[in-house]
This record gives sequence, C-alpha cells and structure tokens, in this order.
Amino acid sequence: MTTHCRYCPLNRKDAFKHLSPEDIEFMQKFKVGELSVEPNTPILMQGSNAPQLFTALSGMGIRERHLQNGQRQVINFVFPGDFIGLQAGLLGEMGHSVEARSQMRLCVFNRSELWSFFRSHPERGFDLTWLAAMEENFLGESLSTVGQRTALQSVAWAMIKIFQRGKSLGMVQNNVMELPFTQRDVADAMGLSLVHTNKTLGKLKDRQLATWSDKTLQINDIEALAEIAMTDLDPLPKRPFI
Amino acid sequence: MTTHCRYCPLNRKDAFKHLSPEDIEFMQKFKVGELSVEPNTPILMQGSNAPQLFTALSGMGIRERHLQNGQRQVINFVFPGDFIGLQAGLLGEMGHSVEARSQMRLCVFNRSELWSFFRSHPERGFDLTWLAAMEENFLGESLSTVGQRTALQSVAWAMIKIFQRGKSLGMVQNNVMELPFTQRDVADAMGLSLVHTNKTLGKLKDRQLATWSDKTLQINDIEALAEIAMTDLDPLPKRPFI
DNA sequence: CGCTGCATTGATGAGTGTCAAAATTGGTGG
DNA sequence: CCACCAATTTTGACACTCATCAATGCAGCG
Repeated sequence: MTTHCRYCPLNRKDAFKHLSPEDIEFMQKFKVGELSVEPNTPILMQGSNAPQLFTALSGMGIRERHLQNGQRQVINFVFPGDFIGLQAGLLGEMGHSVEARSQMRLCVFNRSELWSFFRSHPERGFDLTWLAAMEENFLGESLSTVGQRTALQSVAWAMIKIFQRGKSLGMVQNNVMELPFTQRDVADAMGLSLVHTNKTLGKLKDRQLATWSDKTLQINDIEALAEIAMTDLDPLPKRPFI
Repeated sequence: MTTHCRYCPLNRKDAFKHLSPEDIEFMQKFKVGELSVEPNTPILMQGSNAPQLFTALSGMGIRERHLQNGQRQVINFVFPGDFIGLQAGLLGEMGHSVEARSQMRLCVFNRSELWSFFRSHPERGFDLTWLAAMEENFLGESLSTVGQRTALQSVAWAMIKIFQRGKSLGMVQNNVMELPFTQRDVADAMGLSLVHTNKTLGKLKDRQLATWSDKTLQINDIEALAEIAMTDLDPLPKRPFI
C-alpha cells in the first residue's frame, strides 16, 4: 500500500518545488510508511511528544488549540503538502492538535531522524525552515484577521484563503471545491460564534459572492470578496514539501 | 563599538543555550556589525526584502502588521535573543514590520549567507528552525487568546507573557520590570480598543494583581493572573540564539 | 508656553454572543 | 424503504461586551 517516494503525488503538482531524483531517494530512506485516516480522526495531540511526523499527501484537516475551559481555537486548515509535527519534532511538545476532516493519506516519518535531515541534507533542512517561516507568516495574517477585521471581513478572508489554497492544489473546478469543514470549524478559526458565522455566510450568499453548502464551496466573485476582506489576491509561491 | 561574539551578552544569560567556542568563532564570521537604534525606529518593513537580518541583543520592540485600511495588529513583542528577519531571509519578503520601542542594540548578519548557515553548520540551521517553531507556537497561543479569551483574560495573559519573558532575561527585580510599550501597543496586540484596554488594565490594578504605569510593570499576584488568563505558569525552555 | 502624544474617564450604541427552537441532513437499523 | 437519532445548519429574540465618541488631564519638549 505504501508507494515509493518516486511516485509521491505531491511531486507532480505544480504548487510544489519538485524534488530531484537524489532527494527522492533520500526521502525514501526517511519514510516509515503511510497512514490513512478517516474523517475526524485525531492525528497529533496538543501537548504530546509524538515519535512520528507527517506530511499530508491528500485530504484536509485542521490544527486546533484547546483552552482550559474547553473552548478551542482553530489555528489553521491542513492541506496536502502541509508538514505536521514540526513542534513535536523540535520543541518536544505539540502546541496544538491536528485532526482529519476528510479522509486523509499521510506520509509518516520518524522523528528521531529529523536531525539527520539537517546534517546530511541541509537543503531539506532549509526547506523545512521555509515551511516554518511560511506558517509563521500565515499565523500573523490570521492574527491580524481575528484581531482587526469585522465578522464579514473575516469570513470573506477565510473563504478566499481556503479557495486559493485549494486552487493551487488543483482541488477547484469551475470555481467550486469540496470543503469537509463544518461551520463550527470556521467559527472557531475566526473567533466568532457559530450563529454569527452562519449569518455572515448567509450575507455572502445573498450578495452572490460565495456559496457554501453541502460540503461545497462556490466562489462567484473573488475580487469583490477580496475587496471586502481588504486583501490582495497574490498567487501562492511555489513551496517545498518534506 | 562592535564587540566580538566571544563577549556576546546573550551567551551569558541562562535563558539561552550557550554556544561553544567553535560556534562563537563561526558566528563571528557571520556578523557584519552592530546596530543601535532609538525608540520607535523602524527596523524592518512589511513587504520588504531586506539584505540584513538581526538578532536583538538588548532592548525591546514590536512586530506589527498593517492592513490596507490603516489598522494594525501587533503580532508579538521583541525581546533580547529574538531573531529578526526570518521571513525576509527565507521567503524573500517580510510579513510584518519590526519597530524598536526602547533603545535597542542589534547584531547584524548578511542575509546572503543564511544558506551557508545550513550547509556548513547544520546545528545552527537546526537552532534557527527551533526558533521558528517556537514563534509558530507562540503565535498559535496568541491567536487563541485574541480569538477566544475575553478582554480581561487577554490582558492578564499578555501581562503574564511579557513578565515571564522579561523574568527569564533578568529584566525583573522585585516583581517589577520596565515596559517601553504604550497601551496602544497592547491594545493592538490583543485586538482591543485603546479605551477598553485602558479600563481593563484599570481592573487589574483595582484588584491588586498588576500595575502598569510610568513605563513600569509590577506584578503582584501572578497566580491569580494566571487563573484569570486560564494559563499555566510553565517556565520557559532554554532557547538557542543566532 | 503652547504643542504633541499618551493616559484616563464617562456616555452611548453597534456588533456579536447567547439562548432557544425548528429545519435539514446523513447515517443506522429494523 | 421507512423510522429514528445525532449532527449540523438555519432563524429569531434578546443581552452584553466592547468599540466609538468626546473631553480632560498630564508629561515631555522645542
């Protein structure tokens, strides 16, 4: 069931910087196996010191952080190509949990070998840091959204971000993409209540900008959305993957 | 005016993992100089592709992100030991600006040599990634705060975080530390209005938990603060520095 | 000495949260 | 194929936190 890295599905998508055959061989030595999980399966737990790290090969999930009183914040959405477990690998403890939302296929690595990564193939260490910087950048943008944007702006922003990411991965056809998330996920991502998120999504639908129902997101006018969200529509840079 | 890395002030603080003499020599080759800036001086601009990277040697600052309509979000506070310019170095573009709030001394590196970092001294590349993971972790926590905590909880949380960080760096005497920030900085960090932040700080003062005035923060009951903020008071891990 | 930035306080109202319930969907088993 | 149940979405009414507006005080400074 485990495919050789040579046939890694990520290496074929043009959202990613392609790996050289040598790099592929190197990664192959790293790979311990593949993991296939059902929707809503926990992958890594906040506070855990997991021995395994992952790269999402297909499917979608969420990163979420739980507070002492049971509230949660959705930190980010997980797409194919995302590395999962950076904090466990480096800090020895995850700052958030990761949970699948659709069925997912994950590439599994051994945490204990992360260091050999840096030592023997520094470009790959560099790539990992690149991903960390990208994530940091995104979290800063999210923070600005939750802290400064209104509900309407926030939801518009979220729809754009999800859509753009999906588009870069070939998950969009005719301005439509599958979304396995619930409205509660988005609400917790934007720091809004479920009810208000629902009503805000309704507004976007009324204005014929974006329609999300039946696990399907349709974007009708992304420029108008971007206007509302006060954001640019820059294409995503090619990213490395681990 | 430029001190040799051998005398780096950071290497003497026990908040940090100490560098070996060889590492110090290596870093010395890297170092281009030192920069001393006055309060409110911009250090790196959002969107810029700066040729220089920094490590804060002393003083404090902020990371901030500007939106199209002029609002801003304070992403994080900058303390000695913080690396500045990761995103410029790796992504080629800063996602936020960095500005001094007190007088600051900065260690200056050449961005173009960042890669040799990873190649010739992979442990140092590893350390840089460690810092990136730590920052990512903190941003996730901030996001949870802005998204989920109430104003009182948020402000209590911020005071704790700043105080803990200051304490680990020896900036606290008798539960008192200097804070060069304005209330507007904190308000923009927590996604609150200036007025409400002021009133919330007043509440903490009334309850005799924390007093911040005249650029001085005094923490009277950190356990009670932690209770309000729904957070633990774990000691900070020893961190590397670049 | 007036100017500017920052802190402080009170009054008012908008944007969201909370509560409650109905509608819809999807899954499960008889 | 239908009945039932759980999860999710949707809608309306109401409450409240927090933003906004406005004015004052205060300190630093040219």
